[in-house]
Amino acid sequence: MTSPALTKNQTLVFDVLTKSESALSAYTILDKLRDNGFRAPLQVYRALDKLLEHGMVHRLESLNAFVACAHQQSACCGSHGHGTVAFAICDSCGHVIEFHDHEVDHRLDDWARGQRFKPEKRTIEIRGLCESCA
Amino acid sequence: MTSPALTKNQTLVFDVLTKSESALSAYTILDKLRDNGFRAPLQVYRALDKLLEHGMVHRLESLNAFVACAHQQSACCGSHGHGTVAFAICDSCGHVIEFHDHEVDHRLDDWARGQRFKPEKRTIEIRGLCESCA
DNA sequence: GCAATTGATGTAATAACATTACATTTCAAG
DNA sequence: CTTGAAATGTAATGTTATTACATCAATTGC
Repeated sequence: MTSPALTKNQTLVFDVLTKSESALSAYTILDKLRDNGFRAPLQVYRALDKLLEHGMVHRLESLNAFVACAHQQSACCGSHGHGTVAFAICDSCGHVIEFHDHEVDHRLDDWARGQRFKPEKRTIEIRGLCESCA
Repeated sequence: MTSPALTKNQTLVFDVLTKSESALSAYTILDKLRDNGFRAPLQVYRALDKLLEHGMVHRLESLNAFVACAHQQSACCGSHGHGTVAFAICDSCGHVIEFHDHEVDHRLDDWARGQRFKPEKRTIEIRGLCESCA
């Protein structure tokens, strides 16, 4: 998967997420970009849609929030080309750890195959306390 | 885990979910219960909170919707006492399949232990197409 | 060059999901 | 009987996401 050139708004949103320690809601991103001319939620959601398509950003379903993909170019599965992403989310400090587990992926795929279910998108999120907060 | 007697509102909400083919949003439940005297979202959310506590209902994070637990009394892990629940959700017909995979659970627990991350709640959802819709 | 198409943007309004705050009722334990 | 805990009723508000429509910018094909 390639990472095409980003538009101005996409770059702004991506930068905000990249600099953030934790996941951000669309409206939090909006507030951070008011000084850059952002005025409406849709400006954020549109940029996020593209970034999600490109695999550069992930949505945390249990938080209704977004994080920049933690993968480096050199990662095991290629640049943003990986399959399932999983997250551990600290409910205390908000820190998010992105990880991948091929065994889990494989297991879920097996289950789906057995059911003749055709997976499109998987969500794996663990809420809890990180090492620092435990 | 025991299933304590439900209050009137809890029973109404649980019955609506049990009779439904697919997951329902809180507001959809509210509409279905207008004739039973429901007038405000909070009446639904309060009932759902208790039902979630009792493990009789699950929340689908990727859908912001709720389903009755598909587990029977006789299921492998005891009545509503199971650990992680996983779901396959058909994006076409809305059908939800609840399942459990101890291998996946174990694998995620292992990962968490390795990170000294203390899990509280896990979310596993597969969106896609069911056998009938594929 | 220039129309036509496509994708990105700006803005307002609204829809959908969820919680806070506060008053009242129910009901069982003491 | 009363009193304390849990459930309920209601209104208001907060948060997340989308629809609709107008405009602008870059590219393509003629």
